[in-house]
Amino acid sequence: MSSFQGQMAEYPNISIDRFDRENLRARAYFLSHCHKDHMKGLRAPALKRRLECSLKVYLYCSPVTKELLLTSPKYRFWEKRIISIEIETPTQISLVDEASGEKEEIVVTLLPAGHCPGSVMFLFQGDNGTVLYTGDFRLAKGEAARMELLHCGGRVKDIQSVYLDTTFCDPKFYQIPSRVHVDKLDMFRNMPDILHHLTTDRSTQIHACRHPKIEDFLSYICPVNAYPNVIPLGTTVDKVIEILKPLCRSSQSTEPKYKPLGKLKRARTTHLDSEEEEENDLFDDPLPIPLRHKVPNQQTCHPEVFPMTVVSQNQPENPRQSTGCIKAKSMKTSLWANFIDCEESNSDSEEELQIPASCQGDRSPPHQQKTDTEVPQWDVFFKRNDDDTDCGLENFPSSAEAGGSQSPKLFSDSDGESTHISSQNSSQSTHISEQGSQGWGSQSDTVLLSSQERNGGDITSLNKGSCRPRVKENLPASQMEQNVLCPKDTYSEDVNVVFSAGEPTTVSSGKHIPQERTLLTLSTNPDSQSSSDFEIPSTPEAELPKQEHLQYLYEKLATGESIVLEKRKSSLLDT
DNA sequence: GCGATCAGCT
DNA sequence: CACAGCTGATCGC
Repeated sequence: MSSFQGQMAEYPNISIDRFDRENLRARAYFLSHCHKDHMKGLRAPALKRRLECSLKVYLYCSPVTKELLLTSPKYRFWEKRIISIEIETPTQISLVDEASGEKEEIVVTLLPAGHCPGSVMFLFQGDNGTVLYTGDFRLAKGEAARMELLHCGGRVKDIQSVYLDTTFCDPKFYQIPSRVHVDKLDMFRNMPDILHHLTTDRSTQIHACRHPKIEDFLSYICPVNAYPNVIPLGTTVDKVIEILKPLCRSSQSTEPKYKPLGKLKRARTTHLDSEEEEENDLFDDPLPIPLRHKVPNQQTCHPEVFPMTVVSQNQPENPRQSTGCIKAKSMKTSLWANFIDCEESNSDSEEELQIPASCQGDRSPPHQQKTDTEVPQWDVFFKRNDDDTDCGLENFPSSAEAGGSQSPKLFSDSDGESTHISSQNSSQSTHISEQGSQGWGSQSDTVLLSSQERNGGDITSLNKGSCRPRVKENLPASQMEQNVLCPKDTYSEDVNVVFSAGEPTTVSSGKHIPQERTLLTLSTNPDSQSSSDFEIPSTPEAELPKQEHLQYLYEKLATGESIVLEKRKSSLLDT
């Protein structure tokens, strides 16, 4: 049970995951995920009245959370007052005090939390510094390192405070609780893409379980302050803070602690000239992290909300046109969804378990098929259905958004209108990487283009440009430029980040991946089948799987046989 | 009657 | 052991 009272010291004008008491005065509300203990007061008459009186008060959440919330009739009154924000899309929000007219600007970025469908962490950036509210999160070691928007200039952003889910911060809780089993798919009736991912076939999953050391995350972020949101029974706030303290900056060094992202394995080799190749090989140098801001495709148009998008200076400046038209997407990322990436798992060999695309299909350039032939491809084992012309994006069996992670019943009304998330294939320890967990990945090897953009876009420049955002216009203060987006980015000349207020981009409310978008494989990733984007140090006792062993596993998977492993290998796979 | 809270339970 | 949520009892408005 979260002990978080809803407000953060740095930004007391907003309330997160609490909607009662003091929070009734908030200028904006944020919901990290659709669990009851994070929705306290959300349907209370007091808040309902507040909404009726304060027309500028909105609730911000992920598109999936919005959809889930509105599934319950008891929350329908929120319908016109919820603004869904795309994952990993920095969005400016004006917090207006309706009485005085006073305005405060913040930029919020939703980061996938891997806890349940739609769950996110909130990264707030504004005049009072950068703070991260984690909600309930279940991220694997190394996943924070993959979150581009947690970084800037090749380093972790300078984060003032982390409001942290500390459920498992005590070693004695390393044993993961058993999953709540669920029974209905009804909750996802409006989210066919997610429904599509649900399966009752447990054999599609692979687990590689190990204890989370939810601390890994904090020590990576290394904030100035860390506030525990969850105080486990039998302990106290002080004790948890004591546990967290050594992971915070003050006790480690007076200097800000920065960690490089690690090396990005060469991911883009084709369609790029040598110069661009170099540009994209970002993590071989201590250069800025590519910030491929996702472009919202379903922003609710609202004058107080500005999704920030990235355009290249090489492109004609047309923010509106750019908004929603270009969406970086990682085919490789999507590949992760072929497996349940166990958060608790963290098998250091997990990267080797990434499976080649099952459906690179007709749209993929031929060279993609040639990549790393030493490792068997799914195509070898799975015969394509002639009717199945969809890309694998639509067919991956699981994601956290799809209930691959924790999926308890969300609403249960005594009036019989209950709706439940079902995730019958949910596995206790399963977890999706951040891209997979939200279903629509980032870290692009693949760019999704709208039909509108397909014809004219300079794709390579976009890709390149996306690495180095800077505020172009409409930023309320210079501070925003320096602190909010990329405080220490010295490579900020190439790209503009613009606010694209105005026209809504494409669809609304959770019908993601519009039909008119076309997958365009920008390049290949030669290492994608045997290695990761980032080199994460292996645990000393960990052993890299051999090619023959991988092939054996793939074959077993392809034939639907269960995988029984020797104890020695159980760190790799644990069904 | 409704909501909030708590205990007990799954 | 905790998580997340249900039911039922109790209390206050």
